[in-house]
Amino acid sequence: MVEIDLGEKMKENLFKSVEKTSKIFKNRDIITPHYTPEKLPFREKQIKEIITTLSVALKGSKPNNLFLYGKTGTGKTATTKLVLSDLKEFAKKEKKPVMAIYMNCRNYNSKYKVLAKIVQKFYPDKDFIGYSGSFIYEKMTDFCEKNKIQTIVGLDEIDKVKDVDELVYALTRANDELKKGGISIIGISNQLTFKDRLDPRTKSSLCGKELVFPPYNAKELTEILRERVEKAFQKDAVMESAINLAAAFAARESGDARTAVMLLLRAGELAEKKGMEKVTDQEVKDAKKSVEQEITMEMINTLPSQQKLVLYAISILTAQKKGVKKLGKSEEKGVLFSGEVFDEYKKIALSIKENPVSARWFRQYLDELEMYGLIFSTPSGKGVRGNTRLIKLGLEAATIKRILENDLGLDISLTVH
DNA sequence: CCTCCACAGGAAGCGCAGGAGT
DNA sequence: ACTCCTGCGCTTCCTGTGGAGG
Repeated sequence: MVEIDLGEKMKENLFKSVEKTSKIFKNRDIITPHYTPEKLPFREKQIKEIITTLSVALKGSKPNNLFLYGKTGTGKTATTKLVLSDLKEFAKKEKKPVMAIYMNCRNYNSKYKVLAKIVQKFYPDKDFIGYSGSFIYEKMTDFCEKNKIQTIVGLDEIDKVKDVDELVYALTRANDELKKGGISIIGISNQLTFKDRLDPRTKSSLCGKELVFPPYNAKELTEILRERVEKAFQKDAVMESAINLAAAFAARESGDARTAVMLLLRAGELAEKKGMEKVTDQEVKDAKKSVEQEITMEMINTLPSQQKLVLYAISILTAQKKGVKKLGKSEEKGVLFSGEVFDEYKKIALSIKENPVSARWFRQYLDELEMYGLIFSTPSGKGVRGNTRLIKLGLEAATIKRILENDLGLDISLTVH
């Protein structure tokens, strides 16, 4: 009895620390990229434009198609979702025959899947999976015609649809055929090249009206962050300068609101872990570092295994200080010839019973590694015999070595040293 | 100046997996 | 369920290039 009592007193529930309210966060969800804010600063122009285009649907006529273009994190998705949900709400209240459907084409990546999704929205309690494409098409047009419905379909990441031309053609044809209803498209893409891949006819019907979402500048990002911080964090939990810094980082990188938000979220988590009551500049800086490291780790981890070995060979040679080269008079550190890297790579590959790739493909790997910014290379120039590349590691050798050894398992570090 | 070195990088082709068409 | 086709990763072969060395 006594023993049990003691034990229970000493034992703390594992979830206790989670349960207690945070000193930093008030509502963590609001500072995640997933969250759709109900106010979108600096997008008034775009919102107004979309509304004027769509509002004719409330009067029973067919709106023009819209095409929204802009880089990631510029508010395309948030704007579309917001406008469509408001349109839905308004139409419901006013009893107007208007439907708004939003879907991400990463999940609905073919003409068939998109049409099936639309029809499924029309008949929520029925299941049309397995029916032929033409049957679905008929169902769709029938529903619009009979109920005199104006349908707006928001197709996010429309570039992911394999047969876009057919999809757009089918939807515009449906729209033309309908006498009493209509189907309009809002296409969303972040690829500049997407438009050029389209059939000219598709292009003219889809991109008739085009809206550009420019990247945010630092001032705008600050404003956006401030608004979110107010709702997501406790009062005065984030220093003003920390917000500015996060905005400045994100603006310099891409003008992407998503990364700005992610940065603050991470900074908040760091502050919380340290038991602090305030998020300062330092946490934002650390957050940036940790995000960057995560990105490089992610990048390295998704490399083909042979390419990992190439990178590993470079990091080993660099760590062994074999990279001190005399180039004419001057001496440079951490520089390797592509030939010696290839030899080392072959050695490593053979030692773990992997077939090394050919020299030609090895060079291709080097090109890719350079594109990712993991290595730098320059033509040899004078001081070096022959025509070769001088290779330098983009990051610290020890970091990359550690990540790779972790990733590839210990078998390498045992056989090679 | 020519030759050789140590590569760079284009072109063609090969085997394979996975998607489209039937 | 079947073949057919296409794209991809890779090899093989080849020509080009820039400096070192004789």
